[in-house]
Formats: sequence, structure tokens, C-alpha cells
Amino acid sequence: MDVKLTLNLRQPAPDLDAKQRVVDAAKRKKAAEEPLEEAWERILAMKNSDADQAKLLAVKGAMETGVTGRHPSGAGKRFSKAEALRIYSDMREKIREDTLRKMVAETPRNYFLIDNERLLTRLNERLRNETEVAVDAETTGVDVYTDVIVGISLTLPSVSIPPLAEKGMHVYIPVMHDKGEQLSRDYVLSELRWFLYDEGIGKVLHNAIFDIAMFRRHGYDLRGVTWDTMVAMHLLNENEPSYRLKDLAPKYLGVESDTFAELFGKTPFNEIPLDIALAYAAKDTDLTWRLYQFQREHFATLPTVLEYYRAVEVPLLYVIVDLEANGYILDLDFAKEYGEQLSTRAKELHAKLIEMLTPYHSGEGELNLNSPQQMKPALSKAIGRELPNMDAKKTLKPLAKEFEVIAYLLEYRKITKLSGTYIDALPTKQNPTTKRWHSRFNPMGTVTGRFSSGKDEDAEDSTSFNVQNQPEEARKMFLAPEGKVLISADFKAQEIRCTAYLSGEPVLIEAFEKGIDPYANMASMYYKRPYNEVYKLPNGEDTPARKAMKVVWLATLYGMSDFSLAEMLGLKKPEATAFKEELFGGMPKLSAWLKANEEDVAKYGFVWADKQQRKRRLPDGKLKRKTIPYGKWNDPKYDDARKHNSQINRAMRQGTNARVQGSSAIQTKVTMIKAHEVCAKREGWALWGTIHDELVFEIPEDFTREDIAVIERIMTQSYRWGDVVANGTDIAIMRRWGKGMTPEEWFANKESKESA
DNA sequence: CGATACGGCCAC
DNA sequence: AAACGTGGCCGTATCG
Repeated sequence: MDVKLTLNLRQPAPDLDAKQRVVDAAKRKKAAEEPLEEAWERILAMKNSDADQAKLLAVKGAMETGVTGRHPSGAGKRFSKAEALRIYSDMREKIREDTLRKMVAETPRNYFLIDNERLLTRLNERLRNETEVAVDAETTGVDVYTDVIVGISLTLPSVSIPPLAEKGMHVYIPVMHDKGEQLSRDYVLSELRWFLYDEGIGKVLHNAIFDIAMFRRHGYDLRGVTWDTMVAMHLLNENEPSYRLKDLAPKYLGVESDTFAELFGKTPFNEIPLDIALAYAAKDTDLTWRLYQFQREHFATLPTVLEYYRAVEVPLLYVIVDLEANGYILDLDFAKEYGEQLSTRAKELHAKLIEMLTPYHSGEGELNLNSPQQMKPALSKAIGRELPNMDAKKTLKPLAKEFEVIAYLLEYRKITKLSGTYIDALPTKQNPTTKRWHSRFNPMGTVTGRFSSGKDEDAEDSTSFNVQNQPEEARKMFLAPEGKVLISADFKAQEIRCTAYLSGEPVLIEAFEKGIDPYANMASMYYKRPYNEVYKLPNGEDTPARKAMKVVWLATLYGMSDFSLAEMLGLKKPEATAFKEELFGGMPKLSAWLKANEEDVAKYGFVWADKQQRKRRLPDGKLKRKTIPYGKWNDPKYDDARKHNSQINRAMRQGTNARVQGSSAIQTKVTMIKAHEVCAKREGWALWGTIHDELVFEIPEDFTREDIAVIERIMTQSYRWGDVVANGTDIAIMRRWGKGMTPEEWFANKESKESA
């Protein structure tokens, strides 16, 4: 163990001279006399986070109305932000207690605690009359493989309870609370089994993936999910700041609602007394049901989106639960060895860099190589030129050949990033229950409809991780399960095929029809050279001409400016402009389509994905541009105008991108549903992952050519770009995640072994 | 120590 | 003038 030896050199503070003490005392007195109004002005003008500012305003309001006064800790001192926040925390505690008391006292008369067999039997009878029921599980935590269900809430919308005018019954069935009369979880689940499995009774939930997985944790399927209010909300407004039920209820239903954390802090739900638990948990399905009604009204104006929601997003939830639960196996020996290699090299580089840069470091203590703040000045001095930033790609890489120290730094950064985020970090994230590694796939994690991956919002200590940004070096840690292989299948040029289809551009369509490479085709047209000459170099690498086409192509999809394009291609700006113009001049339909997208953003403030299945709302596109007089571009007076205009420009760029990215995401999701169906019918097959334009399967290692053909069909036939553009797929077979073999290589290899 | 912001960088 | 779309995570820095 390393023991850090430090000498305590701190001396007692030297006594201040008397004069200074008098001045300080006067200052303190003056500060304490500051009127509260001025103190508030000062505090509110400070650089406060949004959260702090909201808290401060709440305290100010409470003080002004006499609800609260100064905090005891602030006696004789100037009123400070710290004191205000202390007052806030006391206020919160009191409000919390009041809220809980009030919640229990005002528990609606149609909320019922189901805590004995007779009531459960009666509930079961009532459930038989329902066609759709809201469901929610209360649990000990958010690890769906380790935590357990402590209670179940249900909303039965058609029950009438005289003399109540409003229909609906909301129940909470505690099954594992520490205190209070209740039925056991096993008993309740077995009694409700018929209901859980009956697909004829629709289930309505908020964030169904969690609950489906929790029921599965106890060996039960939650079948017949017909609506997920969280997912639906993403389709109704992908710009919503929060999708928590507790935030949506006040905003759209006019019902105040506190989050679990606000009410209970870190107390697990099984420790909550049953009267409070009923009021809280039954309200969950009550709100979910009401939000469902609200959402159905809104979907009436969006029939194509509703159809997509029901056909794709809802069934997809089951696919995701299986995908996540399947999980990953990591090669820990490999990770350990590789991690040690990286760490050895990192230490070498660290020592070298410290030696080289310390003479140029002016701060206290050792130079921190990970701190851009410290490194920028030190490195600038070391190489004798002022660096604008420490950006690896733009600033440092061009200087790496000239300055050894920069080459070392770049290698150091790469290694520490790799080990810190992936190689050393992942092995610690094994799930304690399943002994596998699990990722979260959030089907609505992005505004365009792509998945995001990572851990849940309120789960700091979660063992989930982002599987979609694993670098090549880290992918090697992921192993196929024993006796299986990983098969990755991507959509060949997915976004370009999508663009060809959406725009109807003949040049692109013809390229795909002829089965030729669209980049090479464009390069051939642009440079007026034979296709084969611009396709690939003899060594199999891209030609510079084809590479340039790829850059221009991506630049177009991302809305890149000519300025940036020029920078990327190493051209002057007018050259880049000419390049783009000539290239797109040869594709008038594509150009018209790009222009129409911008016009739509400006006119309507939104664009559609394929077949109007998803909207991307870009309200900034409708803003009116502000004029900045010639020559005033640097004038701070026009900062706001510049910001305003750049928001509009951003919306314009997002329009085309959202159409292509969003439509491609739909293709991936539909294909996943098909893949899941096929996997369910085949022994040992499972969906292993998805990375935007790619699905990864795991299948038994004795697969046949026909199995590969099945995967090809899944990829190319599940979602077609009309009859216009065919899909393509590249398939790779792997024992560990990475490059892999083509099917031809695999079978050739296998046959040669068999004949040997 | 928690919350937050930011620079930087991984993926498609 | 600004200048490339969609994400998530790590380490540093700052604040109270």
C-alpha cells in the first residue's frame, strides 16, 4: 500500500495587528447591518445554478410572507447564500412532513389498500371486467436484476364506487413492507398470474421497461402492454425537459405531485408506512391513467405517429427487456492484462511528461496532466507558442511531429481515456445477481428517435454502462457466450440509402440499383474519371477521391458550413464552395430536397421522418432573423442578435439531419422487432446489441449458411425504403466483439479444418 | 461531500 | 459572425 508522507508545515496563523482587527470588526459590523433587501439583491445576482436560484427565490418568498425568518446559525452575521440554503433545507423538511400528513389525510376515497385475501379476491373479480388497466410496481431500488417488488399498484378505470361520481378504483397491494398487515408477494403474484398473462387486458404503464423487467425478476411475464405514457410523451414532444411522471402531471394534468426522492429521500419503499404508501403508490397509476387519456386526445391529430407508436415503439419494449437482460460476458483476464499494459505505459509517459513540462509549470504542486487549465500554459511555454486550446485533433495532432512532448501527451491521453473509461472501469460493473454485464438501451433517449445507452438518470451507483460508444480496443473484452458466436450485421450505407429514398435523387438511386458504391460513383462523376480508378486503391484502402466524397456527404447531412468543409478538406473556402456546388449541381433532386427541408423548418417549425411516423419539432426555425449591420459583427451590442441567428441556423441544420437520422432509427427499430421474433423461435439465438446502424446477434457456433441467409433477410426485408432503394448488409462473425470474419471466410476455415 | 459546469473524447 | 448532427462518461474545477 502506498503511504503518502506529508509534513504538516502549517503554522499557527500569525496574530493580526490591532489596527487590522479594528478594521475587520468594523467591516463585519457593517456587513451585519446590510439591509436584507440588499442582501437578497446581492445573493440573487451571484452566479447560482438554476436549482440554487429556484431554492433562493422560494426562501425569499417565504421570508417576505413571514413563513420563516433568519436561520439561528446566521445570528449577528451578514445574510449569506449559505444561510439562505440552510433555511431552504429546513423548509423542505417541514414541507415534506406536512405533505405526507396531508397526503394521508386527503387520500381519495377511491384509493384502496389490498391487504387481505378477501379484498384480493374481490379485486380479481373486478379485474375481469376491465379491458385496460394501469400498472406500476414499487420496488426496493432500480436494479431490475437485484432489487425486488415491495408492492403493486393498479388502476381499474371502469369500477364505480357509490356515492363517488368519478369512475375508477386505484389500489395498492403491499407485499413486502416492513410493517403492517399484508399478503405475501408469492401469493399475490400467483393470484394475479392470470391477469398479468392475459393479453386481452391491456396494461398501461409509465416506463414499462422497468416494470416488465421487475415482474420477470420474480418469474412472471407482464404481457399485453398497450401503452407507455413515458414513451408516448417522447413522440408528442421530444423537446420536453423532463419525462418523469411527477413533472408531467402538474404540467399537463394540473395535478401537483412530488417525486419519490422529495418525499422519501433515500428511504426504500418497503420502510414506508402503509397509509403513506397507499396515497403515494395508488396516485402513480391514477396519474398514469389520466396521462394516458390526455395523450390519446392529442394523438387524435397525429394518426400516423399513433400507428407507429402502437406498431413499433410499444412492441419494442419487450425486445429491449430481453436485450438488456441477456447482457454481456467480459474477459476479465484479458482486461486485467491489457489494463496493466496500459498502466505501465501510462506511468512511463507520465514520468516523461512531468520531467519535460515541470520547468514550465508555474502553479503550486505537481502539474496535473489531465488539467487543460494547467496544461495549456505549461505546454505553450514548453513549445514556445501560444496554444488556443488543448484540443487533440485540431490543435495538438498537427504539432505532434514537430514536438516530441506533444506526441507523448497525445499517447498519454489516449491511454488514460481508454483505461479510465473502458478497460479498467467496465470490469467493476458486473451485476452482483446475474454475474453478467448489462447495458441500458433507452429507445427514446434522443430527440431524433435513435437509442441512447448508459445508466438511468437517477441511478448514480448503477452498474449499467454505455455499450454504444465502446472503442475498438475495449470491444475485445466482450466475449461470445460459451458455444456461441456473435454475428454483427449492419445496414450498408443506411443513411445514404435513406437519403436516396427520401429525396428520390436518381444519381444515388441508380448507384444502389447497380450495386455500385455511391461515394465512388459521385467521385467518378465529379472528377470525370473511371469508377474503378476512384473506388479503391490496390491495397484495398479508400482512394483520396472517395474519401473526399465521404467527407462532403457527411458534411451535407450534418449541415456543415463551407468554412468547416474547407478546413476538413484542406482547401480554401471558395474552393470548398465550388466543390460542393459542382457536386450537388449534378444531383438537382437532392439539392431541391435539402432546400425544401430548410423551407419546411422555416415555415412550419418541424419536419417529418419517413411516412410521417415521427415529428422533429424545431420551433427556432420559425424565428425571424435579426439584422446585424455590416462591420458590426464583433460588436458586443449585437451578441444577442448573433446568438438568436445562430439558433435559427442550428434549427436549419437539424432539419435534414433529423429526417435522415430519424427515418434510419425507425428502420433499425422495426428490424429489431423482426430479429427478436426470429430469435425467439430458434434455440440459442438472442439479440445481443444494437449500435444505431448495426444489430449484433448471438447464435450457436454450429450455424449454417441458411442461418446467415436468415439474418440477411431480417436485415434487408424488415423495413424497406419503398420499392426504390434496396437495403444491403455486411455480416461479420466473431468470438469476441471486433472485426470478425466474413461468412465465406468462416465456412472456408471450417471446411478446411473438417477435411484435415 | 454533493451539485454543477466544462473541456475533452468515445461511438454512429 | 459562426462555422457538424445524435448521444454518454471521465476528470477537473468551483461553490457552499
